[in-house]
Amino acid sequence: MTPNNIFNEILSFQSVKLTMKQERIVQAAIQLFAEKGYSNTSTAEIAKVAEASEASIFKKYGSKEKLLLSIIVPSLKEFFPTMADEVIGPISEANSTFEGFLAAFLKNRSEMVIANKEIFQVIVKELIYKEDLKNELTPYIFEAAASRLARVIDLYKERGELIDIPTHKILKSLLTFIGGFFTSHFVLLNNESVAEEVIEDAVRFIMHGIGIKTTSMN
Amino acid sequence: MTPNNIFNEILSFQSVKLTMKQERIVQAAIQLFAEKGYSNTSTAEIAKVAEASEASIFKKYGSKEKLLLSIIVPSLKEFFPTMADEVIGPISEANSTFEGFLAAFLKNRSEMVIANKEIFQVIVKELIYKEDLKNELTPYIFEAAASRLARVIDLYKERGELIDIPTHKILKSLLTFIGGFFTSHFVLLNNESVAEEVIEDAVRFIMHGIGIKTTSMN
Amino acid sequence: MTPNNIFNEILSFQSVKLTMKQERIVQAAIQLFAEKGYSNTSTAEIAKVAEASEASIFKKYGSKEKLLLSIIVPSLKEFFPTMADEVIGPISEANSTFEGFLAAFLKNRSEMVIANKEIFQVIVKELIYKEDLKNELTPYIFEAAASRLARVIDLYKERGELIDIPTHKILKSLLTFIGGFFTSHFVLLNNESVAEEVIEDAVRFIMHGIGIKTTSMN
Amino acid sequence: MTPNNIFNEILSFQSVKLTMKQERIVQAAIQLFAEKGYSNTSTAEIAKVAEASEASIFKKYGSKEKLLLSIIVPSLKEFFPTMADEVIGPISEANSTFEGFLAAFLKNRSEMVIANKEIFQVIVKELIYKEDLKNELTPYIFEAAASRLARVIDLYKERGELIDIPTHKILKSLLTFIGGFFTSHFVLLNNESVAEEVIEDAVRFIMHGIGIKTTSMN
DNA sequence: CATGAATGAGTATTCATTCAT
DNA sequence: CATGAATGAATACTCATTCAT
Repeated sequence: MTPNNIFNEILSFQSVKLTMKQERIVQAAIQLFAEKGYSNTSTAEIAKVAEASEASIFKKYGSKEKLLLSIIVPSLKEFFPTMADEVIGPISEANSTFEGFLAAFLKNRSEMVIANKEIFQVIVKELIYKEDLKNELTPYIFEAAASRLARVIDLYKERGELIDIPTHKILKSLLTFIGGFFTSHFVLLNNESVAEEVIEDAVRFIMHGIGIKTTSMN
Repeated sequence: MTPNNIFNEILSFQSVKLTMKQERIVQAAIQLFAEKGYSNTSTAEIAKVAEASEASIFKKYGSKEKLLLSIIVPSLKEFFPTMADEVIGPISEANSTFEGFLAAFLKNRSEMVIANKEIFQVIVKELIYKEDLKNELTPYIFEAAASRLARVIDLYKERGELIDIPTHKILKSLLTFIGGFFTSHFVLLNNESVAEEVIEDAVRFIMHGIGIKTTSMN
Repeated sequence: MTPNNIFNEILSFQSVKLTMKQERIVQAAIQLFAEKGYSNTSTAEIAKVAEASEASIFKKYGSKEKLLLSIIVPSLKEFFPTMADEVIGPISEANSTFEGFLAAFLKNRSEMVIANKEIFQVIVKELIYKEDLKNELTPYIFEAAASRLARVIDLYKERGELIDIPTHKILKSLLTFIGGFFTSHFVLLNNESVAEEVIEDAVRFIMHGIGIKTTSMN
Repeated sequence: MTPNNIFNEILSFQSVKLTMKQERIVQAAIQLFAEKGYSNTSTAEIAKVAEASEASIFKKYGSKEKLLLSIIVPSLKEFFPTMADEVIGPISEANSTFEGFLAAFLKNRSEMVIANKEIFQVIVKELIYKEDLKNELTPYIFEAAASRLARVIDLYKERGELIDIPTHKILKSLLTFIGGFFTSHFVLLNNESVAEEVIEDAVRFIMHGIGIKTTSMN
């Protein structure tokens, strides 16, 4: 079973309409995986919370692991592409500055994550462990998110809004900070929302850091 | 059982000299917990890798959880204080700029983490799950690290090297980025080292961000 | 968890129809507990004798202890009440003497115990240890058995068949002897039956003791 | 290893003077066995209560079972013989009636048991399970206690104080009641003492039962 | 004499999974 | 589609016992 087979098999789950019981199973699994982690959640517990039988889980998903993947994979598939369409689209509205873009981007993605916080937590918590899954998804994520962001960065670099260092360096710092931002807010602190001010602070940090600007600096 | 009881009980483990077998058990546990996570590692597996009996694990540590804590807790107790002494000490060397401080700090802490990478990974991976432990350690960590950093920030703010916004905001951005930095390098990417250049990039990002400086900016 | 909770939870086991495997598990448990005692019987052994899996035991009964209680509690709940209905009922047949009652009582109860000898042995052997269970059951037993017997004693005292000392003293001596009788016959000696003559001897002892009657005695 | 070998081996323990630690081990074992039963007491627990090492237990006693026997066997060896010497001796004082004898006997044995209540409880609780031990001890007990009692019964029968039925029947009823008496008082109820009145009641029951005497009775 | 260290063989219990209905 | 019944394999943990010091 090559990665893509699993991938496609998993994706087939969402194409079919779920029955009520199946829906409850997925919801229970998301909740429990987010709260206690995949390994610390038993199928018996999922069945109990879902008020379904354990057999129903295996009937539909085949294994506990595929149930996990059926939660993670479609979400990622949704998460990153919509990023491209909903967020990186508006860039073309030329009047927008990079600061404006960043603020809109952080706000939009934060709302997205908050709306699906438990799934986000499941993804973060499990990706740490599942070396396989990580390797499988990395190129996909990169294509869907990082490379598009790189293009945006290039665009604004041309406009003279961003410093003239290699794009991959800018991207790396950006992703490091954004990763820390989302993880600390929505996994560690489990926040329900982010204040406007918090986003402003983040944008200012990303744009100007914490040092005093001196005209003489390169 | 108050936090401090557990804390002290755990710390008592390291005060006594470990036998060879006990040492092997701890090493095996660190390795396996780092690799596969606590929940996915069985005591049978630890015993096998350590070439000891499971009974020996429980004789010494009482439970799998206490074995985990006996790895995590003393390391944290060591990690943050030495940070104060070894890193924040040199600050007083007045000629040092904040940039210099940052670079030295990141370099020193990176070396420290690399030297104990597996333990670092165990800590990061498990802290996500253990709400209790997180709550227990947070104030401790804060006192040992965050509050001292805040003082350093204040110092350099007075010297006019840092922007004049509330210290806690500076601290928050700083910790968000540093957290992302360590996690991505040593947990996600499992790096064995950090190039000088990478640290320089990180310092520049922290100090000046990615935007073009304009004299007119606040 | 109040006594009645456990009580009722346990009783719920028998209300549901048992599957064949479950029936075999209970039978195996009764046999082994009676023979070697609860503590000296492992769930592995029960499973083996029952030709079922250990998992099946826990699926149905949750714990070894609840399996024990599911054997003990319903039996007691059955044992004492039927005593009232089947044995103490016939008392009303006015022509019956107390000696007749005693003989019938001992015979009936002996048959009952013989028919459930293993369960009786389990109960006696475990009640010695389980302080909790003992305290829980004592009032129940008292109400179902002792207090009814007391009423019978009162009745025959009124009829002039029994000596005129406080009923509780009569009852105590009676229960001491009857307890010794059942325990020695069915637990210590593990008898399969009691001869008619043995019951006659017991009745005579209870009624007249071993001393020579003298008219002058009080 | 025939019964007598074990027997003698066990008895050899008491001939040698015990060290302080060994004494503590025996005391801890008696206490724990009496409280929770042999099977539910671990050697680790005994060692802890005795403030000794587990190894010390095995050094002296070889096995947990032999530790148990070293408690039970010497006590029995002491219990029954002293019964002969201290209690059945006074019989020869001719003026004593059987009632007097019984009262003195019950009082003396009760005091004896109370003074060694925990050991008595251990013996009763374990004899139920240990078929082997039971069979080993039965003839011994019979010789030391039952047969002597039979002689006393014969004596008083000749004096016309006891009813003229086969001695073994008298003995059986007597032992059934006395067994019930000691077990209920000192194992089930865990009494610390027996009131004078309680013994009087028991004696009266044994001698005259609970029926009204009629001159016409045989 | 006493013990700390070590362990093989259990112990109760849990788990993900299968299958007949 | 849904589930109750059943389980082999594992799981964390305990036990009585041995041995070198």
